[in-house]
Amino acid sequence: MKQRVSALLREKFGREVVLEKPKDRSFGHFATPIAFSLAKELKKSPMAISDELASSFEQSDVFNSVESVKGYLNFRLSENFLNDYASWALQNQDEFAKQDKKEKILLEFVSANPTGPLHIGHARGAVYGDTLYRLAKHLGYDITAEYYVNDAGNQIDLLGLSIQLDGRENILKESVEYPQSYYRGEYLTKLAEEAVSRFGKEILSDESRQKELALWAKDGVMEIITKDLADTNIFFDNFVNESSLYADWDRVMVKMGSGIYEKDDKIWIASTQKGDDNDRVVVREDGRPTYLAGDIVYHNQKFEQAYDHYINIWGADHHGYIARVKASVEFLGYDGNKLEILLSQMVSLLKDGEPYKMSKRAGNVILMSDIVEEIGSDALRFIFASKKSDTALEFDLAEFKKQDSSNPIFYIQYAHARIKTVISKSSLTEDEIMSATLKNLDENADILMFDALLLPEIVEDAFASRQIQKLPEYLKSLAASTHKFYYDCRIIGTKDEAKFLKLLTLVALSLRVGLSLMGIKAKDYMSKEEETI
RNA sequence: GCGUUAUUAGCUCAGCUGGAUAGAGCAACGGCUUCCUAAGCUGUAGGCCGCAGGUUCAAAUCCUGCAUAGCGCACCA
Repeated sequence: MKQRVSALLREKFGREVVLEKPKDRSFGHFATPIAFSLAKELKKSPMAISDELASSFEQSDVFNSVESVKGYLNFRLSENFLNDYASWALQNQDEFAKQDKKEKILLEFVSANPTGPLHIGHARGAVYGDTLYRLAKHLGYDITAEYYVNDAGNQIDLLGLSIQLDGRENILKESVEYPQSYYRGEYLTKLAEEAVSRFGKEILSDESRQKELALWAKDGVMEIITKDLADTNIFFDNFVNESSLYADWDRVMVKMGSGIYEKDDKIWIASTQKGDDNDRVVVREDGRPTYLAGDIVYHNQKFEQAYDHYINIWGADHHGYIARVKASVEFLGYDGNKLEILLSQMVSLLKDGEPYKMSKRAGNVILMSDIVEEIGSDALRFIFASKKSDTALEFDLAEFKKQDSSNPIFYIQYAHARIKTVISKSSLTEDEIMSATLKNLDENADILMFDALLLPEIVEDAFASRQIQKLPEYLKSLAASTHKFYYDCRIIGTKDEAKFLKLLTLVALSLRVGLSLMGIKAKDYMSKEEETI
């Protein structure tokens, strides 16, 4: 819709035109301040120019009116145009707002170590990534969701050790002395129990079998992680194991060419040449690769698959890591600009105004699964999608447990359910509703229809800018328009019943598609929860 | 010290490709139900958009400096 108007103006003026939605809806559907920018070159006042421009628009099937107000050009779309567009949207149903972008994108996110369940910080990156994924799919991109499993390195050894310690304490009932760093949490006991029944008790006490234990256990941990994700409607196309990559190391090192050198018996990457603060070690004196080595091979593998674009979502505490990975990609001979790294910031949780207590049971972290259990997957997704991902966020769980308008996810679901209910109460058939024409609407209805038709540009904008919060913001305002309309306007039994129901069907469509892009299923009915006394 | 992200209503946050009177929810104080879910609608109050400069016809938005805060600055992942 906006594209259409934008294109018309571009054709008319021979330049890109800034098009905005006026805050005050009485000004029209779209507006442009173009007269201000033309004022200088034409040496005329903005008002004179906009007056002139306004009168230069002839009768068209897109615009109902073009008005000049204080230098702004305000456009009101024609009823025909809006009605046709709405009918088209309704015919498309869930295909509404889809596009046909062709680019091939590899999106890597979560990639949490396979050493324990996901915590709340992971959840934010997970929601961010999955929402981008859904938006991209809808826009027609060929996008692949990938999880990088760090199943090599110290943390795997630590996993083996941690299971042994936990098992010796909780199963063998020994008194155990814990070292400085180890993992803790309920899941370890379960893994230890399984390990005992599979390998026998000895596995808990034999230090030489730590690695064996860990390599077996990480699959169990990955099951926990994929379940945490699936409970939030997040799924991956690929899992890439770090351990599988090292076979390729020699070849990749050669490919790095002059980007790699040896010094003090270690192998380094000359990342300083590409703007990093320091050169980095990739292989230690004893021959063990560093974490970066794995990432170099991993990114080489990514780029050898020839995607058009690569997106990584990392925790913000990794931002210092960006320069060296980009340097690696360039040493490998690829365009570093194709690699885009998005950051997701910390989350602090409150519950009834108090800092959320981390559970000892979970090992002093806040588990994603605990939060999902408390407020549900929909609310969790909504919160994280609502805030810019690269800024810190603090939120109170209590707000998302309420069943009223203060809970945005509830508010939106209720709008959708209200529409479904009123449609089901009507005696009109679907054909009767759909054959109505969306014209001669009053102001409320006109605003509602226009809002509902904005979905495509919101979806496109949210993905292009990587600002997924635009979608929930939009859905909130669409829900608000819906509730207002519902309150102001009696529907069933009026002469406009079919027209209004068609309009509401359109709104429900935008709400449903919008929610689905957030991984949330729209509800057709809200059941009132029993008050607990 | 360097890098990075921020600073908007009492609180949590939108708005930032510069444009018309700075928004939402919560919290405070009001109003609206013989009628489709009041789980809703609605009014009032609350703002030197961190501070100081600059660019511009126009700055919360762009640039510079300062202040404050978070994060990072590993041969840990």
